[in-house]
Amino acid sequence: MPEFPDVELYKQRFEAHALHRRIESVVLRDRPLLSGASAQALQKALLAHRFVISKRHGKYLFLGIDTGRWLAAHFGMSGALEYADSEDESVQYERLRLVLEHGGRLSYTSRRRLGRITLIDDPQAFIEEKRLGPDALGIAAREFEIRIGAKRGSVKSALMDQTTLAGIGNIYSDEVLFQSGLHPRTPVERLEKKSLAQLYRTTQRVLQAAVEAEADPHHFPDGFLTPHRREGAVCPRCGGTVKRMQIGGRSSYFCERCQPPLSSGSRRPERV
DNA sequence: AGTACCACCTGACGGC
DNA sequence: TGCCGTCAGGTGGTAC
Repeated sequence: MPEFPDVELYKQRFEAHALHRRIESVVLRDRPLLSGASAQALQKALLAHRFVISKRHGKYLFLGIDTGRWLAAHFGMSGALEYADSEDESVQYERLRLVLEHGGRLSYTSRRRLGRITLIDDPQAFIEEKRLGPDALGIAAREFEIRIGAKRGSVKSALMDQTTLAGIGNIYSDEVLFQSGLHPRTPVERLEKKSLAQLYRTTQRVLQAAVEAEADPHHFPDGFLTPHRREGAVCPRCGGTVKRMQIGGRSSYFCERCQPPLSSGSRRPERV
């Protein structure tokens, strides 16, 4: 479930448990997971070394090694980074295991195997190479408004475009739009500056809340859509029905009453 | 610069 | 129980 709040959680757990501990073994259980490096190179880069720093940018996690190199991890649609004090228990869908000194293991898991791990020299260069936009939570209001405002097409696609803004995926774009009262198909060019400013504040609030809830929908604040993100579910705001619609090839969930389409004349979305 | 579709992968779930 | 279609929070490539 890795959008930005999930990856932020992996980072926090990594820092709490795995930082500065010597890596005593490297077990790669899924060779294709590794891109641009051999299993031997990975082994050599990590074995007997320590992670000394970590960074997150959008959905990417960068783990800095004491040699100055970095492990860059992307989690695809079904990956996670898990830590446990015990090193002997088996972990479902584990693809890479790092056993740490004093016991404990760090596991990169991936059910659908869509994620990738890479060895890199410089996260900033990697971010530029991938043409990732600024991190969705670090960005300033003005830059958000400029970048989103410059897009065309649906506001949902704009929020999800990683080159515009890094970190927001299908789930959180739906949540932001629900909290904003915007229909996901709303064309960006129909949003006034005021609506863009509001969209910025809502984006920050939603991401912040998700991180505080440890990316667990059960702990999201009341009135959030995510725990009710199923076709036919009851809208947590108005009691209406949650609808599903394909937008940009992705399933979008929204409440027709709380997020009405802009009528052809009006330029300002109105909350019901 | 958009959208639409395919590909990469594996698994969970509902219907019959 | 088994088979089948559909869906799933990702990115990247192609064609239009």
